[in-house]
Amino acid sequence: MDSSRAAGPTHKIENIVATVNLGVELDLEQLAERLPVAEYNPDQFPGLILRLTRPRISALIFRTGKMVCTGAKNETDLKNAVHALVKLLNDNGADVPLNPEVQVQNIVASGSLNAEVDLEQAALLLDNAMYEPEQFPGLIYRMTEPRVVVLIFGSGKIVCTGAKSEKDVAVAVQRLYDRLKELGVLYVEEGGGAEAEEAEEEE
Amino acid sequence: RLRKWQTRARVQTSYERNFVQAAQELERLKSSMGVPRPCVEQALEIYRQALEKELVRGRSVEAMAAAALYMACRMLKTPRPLDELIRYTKASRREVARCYRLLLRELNVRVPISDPVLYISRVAEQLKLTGDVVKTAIDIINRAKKAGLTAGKDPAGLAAAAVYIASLLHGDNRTQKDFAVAAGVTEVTVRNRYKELAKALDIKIPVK
DNA sequence: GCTTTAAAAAGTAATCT
DNA sequence: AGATTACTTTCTAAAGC
Repeated sequence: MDSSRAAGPTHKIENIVATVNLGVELDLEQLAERLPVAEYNPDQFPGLILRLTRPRISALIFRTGKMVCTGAKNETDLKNAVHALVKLLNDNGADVPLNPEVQVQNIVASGSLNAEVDLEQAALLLDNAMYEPEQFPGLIYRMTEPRVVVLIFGSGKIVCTGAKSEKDVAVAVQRLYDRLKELGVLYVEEGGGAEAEEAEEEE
Repeated sequence: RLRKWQTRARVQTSYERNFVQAAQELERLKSSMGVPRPCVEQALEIYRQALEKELVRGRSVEAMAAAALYMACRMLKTPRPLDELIRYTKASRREVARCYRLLLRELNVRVPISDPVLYISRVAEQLKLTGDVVKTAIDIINRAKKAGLTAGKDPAGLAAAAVYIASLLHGDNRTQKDFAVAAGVTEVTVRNRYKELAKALDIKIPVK
């Protein structure tokens, strides 16, 4: 019963985009021939597309030896996928180092503020906010520190994107929650009708 | 001294040429889609500011003019849905929307948040509905806002559903499709909003 | 600016049964 | 009337047009 009020925000990492520098030039034509599952249409896109299953991670592989991995939900899956990709490339005529440099470029997370949001009020009170329900149901909020973009929906569900680390996501979500709470635009169902959520007493 | 004159002449010429082009495009949009004259004048003012802040660089005159008109109509409380506007422009929805966001961010303008009430009169006018129906529809929208049912929803869809319910309550009813077409949304959207509003606001529709 | 990849949110839309 | 699929918004890197 004590934990019933002010549940606070929650979030989950949904997608990690990372770049990998394999350090050697690659023969994409040869790779495409040996890997029938690969997609390679240089007229359409200069990268070769490889899709791994379990976990479902996709890779864009370029002539220069640089690679983009998308779809991972955690760093472990990402690292394993990179190792699997390196082995796959080496088994098909390439000669790339076993432990290439991996850089996380973007993290997408979904989450919930566990409170409904008055988007119209939030749009008026927040700076760098755009709310255009004719075009998209979510309010687009550009946070400067950390530098992320959060999509906020009336239900309290959110999407945070642009983060470079999991910590950025956690900080951004908590900061957003605190800011919306102080603006009085968060609402919880009970307590005698739509009433602004009561501030949590900090000791 | 000669180079200075040439530069000045060139700048003025390009600015004026672009502005005249935009004015012609806005005039064309006005006559083809029946936009009120004040909206066109407001759009011209917005376009002039965009030109001064060099926001038109690399963008088509058509897309920026359409975005300026969309913004002007909303500022003067006579909104036109973006999807209706782009049917009269050769610019893509994507580019007009991008120009609009650029104008929103770069110009110090306050564009009122899209209000379903503003779409009610448009729908009512097209369907020649009575003032009582409009009054009831506005009341429905206001109650929906208080109940927190409007967040994220297309104002045109909300207006169509409110007017549909209002006309049902006032007897003379028409099909959901009539309201959908008048508001520029699908019947499915009108139906979804109608069900949601009727249930949440506990509105009893007389069966006849 | 575009092309391609992944992912979520909630709304709207097109198509099929 | 549903159900399904698909598109809207946000982000990010890659190489080339």
